[in-house]
Amino acid sequence: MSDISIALPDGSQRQLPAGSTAADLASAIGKRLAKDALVAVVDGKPVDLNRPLADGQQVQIVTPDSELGLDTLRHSTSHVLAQAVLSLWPGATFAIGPSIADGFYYDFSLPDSATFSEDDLERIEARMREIVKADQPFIRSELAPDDARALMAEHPYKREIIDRVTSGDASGMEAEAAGGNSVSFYRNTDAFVDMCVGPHVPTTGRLGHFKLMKVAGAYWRGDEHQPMLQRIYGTAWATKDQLAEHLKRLEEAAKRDHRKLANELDLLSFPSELGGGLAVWHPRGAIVRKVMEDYSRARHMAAGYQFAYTPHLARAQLFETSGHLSFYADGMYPPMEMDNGVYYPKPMNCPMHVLIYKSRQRSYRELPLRLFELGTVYRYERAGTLHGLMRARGFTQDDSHIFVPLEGLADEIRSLLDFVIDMLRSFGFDEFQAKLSTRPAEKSIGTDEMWELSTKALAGALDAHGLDYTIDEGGGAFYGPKIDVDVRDAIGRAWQLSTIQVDFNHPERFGLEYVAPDGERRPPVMVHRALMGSLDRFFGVLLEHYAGNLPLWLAPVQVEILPVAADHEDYAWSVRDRLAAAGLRVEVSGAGDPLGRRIRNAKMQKVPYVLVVGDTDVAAGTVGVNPRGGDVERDVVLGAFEARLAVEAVPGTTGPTAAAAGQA
RNA sequence: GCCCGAAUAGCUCAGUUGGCCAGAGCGCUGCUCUUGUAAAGCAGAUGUCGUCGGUUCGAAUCCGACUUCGGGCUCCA
Repeated sequence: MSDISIALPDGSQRQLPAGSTAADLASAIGKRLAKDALVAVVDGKPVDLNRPLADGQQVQIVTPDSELGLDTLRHSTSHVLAQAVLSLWPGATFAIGPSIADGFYYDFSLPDSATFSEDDLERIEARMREIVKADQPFIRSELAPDDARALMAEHPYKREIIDRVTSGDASGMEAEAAGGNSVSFYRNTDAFVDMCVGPHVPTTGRLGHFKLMKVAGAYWRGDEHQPMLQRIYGTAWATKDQLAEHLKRLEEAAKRDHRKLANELDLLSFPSELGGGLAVWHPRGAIVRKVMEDYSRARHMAAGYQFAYTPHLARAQLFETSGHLSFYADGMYPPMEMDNGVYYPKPMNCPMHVLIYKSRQRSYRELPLRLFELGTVYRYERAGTLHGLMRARGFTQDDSHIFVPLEGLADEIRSLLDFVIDMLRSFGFDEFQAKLSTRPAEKSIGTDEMWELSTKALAGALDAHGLDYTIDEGGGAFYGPKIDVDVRDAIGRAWQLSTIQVDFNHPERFGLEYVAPDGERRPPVMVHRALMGSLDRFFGVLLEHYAGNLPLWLAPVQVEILPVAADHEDYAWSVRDRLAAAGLRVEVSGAGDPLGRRIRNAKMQKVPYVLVVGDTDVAAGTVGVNPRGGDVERDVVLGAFEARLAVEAVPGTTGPTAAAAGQA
């Protein structure tokens, strides 16, 4: 038998007997690699380890420490889940079970419309452990489509996938389940075979560091008109430690949950008497919001915006003209029938700003006209979608509409993008990811020229800024292209916050125009933009980003002063008055409770600076400084402390107490 | 809207198979205590057991509807 030559990733060649498999290759390279190997990548394609190799192939052995390795491990674990469920629920059928971020899921349909409950997870997981212990092989086979259909006679969802795949219109997730003129299967036992393109780990014994997380309903093919399947989510990792770390990360994230923090820090609440998705802001939350609003207004003023105020209601006619009623009536609160017409709560501010533009004739000399409003809107979000401040029914946008001649668009967008990023930086975000969404394929309004020009203006601004961005081809709104900006928070999660949207629709629908230098009347382009987006949601993101340890300028209480004993209260108050006069938010906590208790309370409230004042301080005009996340300093001269705070409390900055706030 | 689950004191949560006046810790109120960096002591008050209806001799507990919340799906101008 002649040898074959295999190229390895490091560029070296290795000779193996003909008929050798990827597993053989791994063994030839090393014992350790053979033990860790899960799958192989042959000439760029992931395959099973027992696949025979051919002369001249480029082969990489994949272990669990790579993304592909981990993915395979998760995907294989989903097959184990399927086997467990199908054996525990005779008559159950299964749909798809891909790997996802951190884990996997599998969708099932149980006989007699039965559903899973949380309690079932334990039984299923126990059965999965048995399957892992049995060390079943994953054996690949390929069948002609008709044979495949026969094999999956009892499983309508699988047959539907076969039909779609073999008819050639497969896409995304379904393409992974099979391919081409044959359909591949993986058999674990005589009783369990799943249709799957693979590859898989060699045996179930390679799995084991997994945990079933939750049950959920999920529509077949993600379509709400299709039947609802029963989904089970799990997480899976290469090692026990990785699994433990992941579970710990989830716990840490739960500690940062803005709903929990908002309650603990007495910032706001969602009283059920008020109705779903509607918040009341308590004094501590309201002061933070006021600081955010004041800062936003100051920045807008400096950037050449003009303020506007508009009402919460408008006649149906306005939303008919704007197009909101025909496109988004489902998401609007229902109409109020009055004797002089029908009124709706506003879902957006734009039509109102358009009316301001339209209130008189406009000249090119006053463009760009930038109208800004902290505008409160109401949208009837479906009941199951509400999620604290992140998804509410009433919220306030830092909303602006800019009216600009088409030829001025590029400059305007460029400076606007700078403004957006700078504003986000001020709140402590420094990692951004942008997305440029272009003209939708189906229906859209505006001429080719307008689309091209404005898309170019957006792309040009992104390039000029050097901002990293992806292109979402056809992802724009029907009325124009847009840029969305995501930020990454302290624990690596992405949040979409800002949006810049070009709009040809409103100017057209409302017949907007301006008088150009040549005396012609032309339509302006309208730009919608929000920086924080929803102020409420932004507040929630900030809380989670800082784990409640807001930077000094935003903290509801910036300094809390604790007199050691009753004798020191007068001094404590004099310190308070001095700091308050300097514009700081300061509270005194009297000596009724022991000092240790008061320190603990202040720390739990995440106050940036706790000051302890006693005999020596009264005598010397000093304070004891206990900063959030730092070490205690005694005998700090009050003036020196005040000077430090004057620097740290500047709006739009983060100081040592916020930097220390990274940990939950 | 759909699937799974939850709702008991201001907060966090116990409450056995339906059975006396429904509990704990924290918080709150009062009194006592009062000197240096993460929980002082004693006493006390507090509940239409989410709402409405049903089953039952009897319901926090079982059933139904509704409201709100959590986890998903769908949706997000």
